[in-house]
Amino acid sequence: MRSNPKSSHRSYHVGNLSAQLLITARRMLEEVGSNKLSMRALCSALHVTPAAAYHHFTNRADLLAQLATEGFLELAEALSEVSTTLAAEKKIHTFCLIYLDFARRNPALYQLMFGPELTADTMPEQLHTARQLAFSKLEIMLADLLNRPIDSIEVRNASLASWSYIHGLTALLLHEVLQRPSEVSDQRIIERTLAGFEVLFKAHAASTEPM
Amino acid sequence: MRSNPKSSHRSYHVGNLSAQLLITARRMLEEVGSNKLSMRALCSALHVTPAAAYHHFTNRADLLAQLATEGFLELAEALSEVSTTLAAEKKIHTFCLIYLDFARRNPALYQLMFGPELTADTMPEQLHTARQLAFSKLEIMLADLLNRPIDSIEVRNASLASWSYIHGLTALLLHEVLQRPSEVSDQRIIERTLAGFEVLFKAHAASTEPM
DNA sequence: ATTGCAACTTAACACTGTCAAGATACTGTG
DNA sequence: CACAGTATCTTGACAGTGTTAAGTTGCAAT
Repeated sequence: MRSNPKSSHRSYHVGNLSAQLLITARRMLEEVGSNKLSMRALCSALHVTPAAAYHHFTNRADLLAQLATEGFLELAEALSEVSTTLAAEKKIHTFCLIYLDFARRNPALYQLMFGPELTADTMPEQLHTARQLAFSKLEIMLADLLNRPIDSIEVRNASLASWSYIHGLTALLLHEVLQRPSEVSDQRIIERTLAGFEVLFKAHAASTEPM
Repeated sequence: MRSNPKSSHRSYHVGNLSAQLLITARRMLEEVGSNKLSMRALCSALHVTPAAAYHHFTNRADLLAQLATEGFLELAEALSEVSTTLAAEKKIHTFCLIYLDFARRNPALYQLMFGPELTADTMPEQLHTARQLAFSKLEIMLADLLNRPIDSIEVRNASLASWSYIHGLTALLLHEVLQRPSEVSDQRIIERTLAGFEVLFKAHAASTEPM
């Protein structure tokens, strides 16, 4: 009544604002980085008032947590495709490749998923279980590879070791700490690091068993 | 002349403001996290106007970069103590332990050092070389351990693999993604993950050499 | 002693997240 | 179909942020 109600189509009651916010946030996230993702800019991109978002998300942290949850679910789904196909030998390799590829396609989202913006105390149930789901894909793959029960200590140790490695490599690559000489493909980087481990453990075995 | 010049001791010309800012920022960083470290709160803690900081640091990113540089230098120094002492067998183990211990004592600083707040394009020379220095400690240790030249491909691969692993493990631990059952010491976690790798590569060797 | 310059302050701009209160329009009930 | 209820969005504001231009202050050296 007071001001012209934006004339055209649907001013009030967007309807699926919650979903639209997540979609747009996801896009903006990769454009500006998780640090600088702004509620106001996000709402203004959807031609909506800043306060509108707070009817669908309790606060900014909540929105980010839901984005991260999406991320873990997608990552878990992508990793699911390893266990079915493929020979045992190449399983670790392709698992890492899929993992790294996901991070390459969603760098800001990945950094959000493991970044300090998600405080451990504010972590909702959904996010925790989604993350656990992604981790379980690794455990399943290794249980199959090692031919051991999934809750065995060997699988548990190997899972933690593998996750540490692939997450570390991913983080270092995304953060550009290793200068990629010319154009080394991710596949070759994974090959080389895995070969690096092999060399290390040969040396280790040689030192523990004094010839 | 206009307003009472804060009466007491030294209002203008603090003198070592630059150093004091870094010290206080370092403390506040661990208190509130790198995301929420505020220039204004920092200056106000030193009873100084917000704009005062901008005579010593071009902006917030610059301050954070200098903090991160400090971090890498201290990390490098801590890691230096591995190569001199100790038997070859335990070198990797203690290296990882020292690395992880540094991150435990400076969690927010560590997350800053590898976090998305340090954009690759804004990275000053100092920070880059300090990081490289820390990385070189790992290369030195591995060159010694493998008995190979430091610029050999084996050392390079093993270094990248090791750094990926220890950084990944550290990040996962700091982010509390692995639920520490009761009280497992960092030492045991490192033991277990290293054992996990060993199991993996035994399995890998068994699969590549068809018996 | 005066000048020059570095350190610091004042004041402002353009942002940000968040909330209380009001306006709007869809939805289910009579 | 009308009317009430409620979820949805807006208005307007508060407190806080990084950052800068212009002004003050006081040390240091000529």
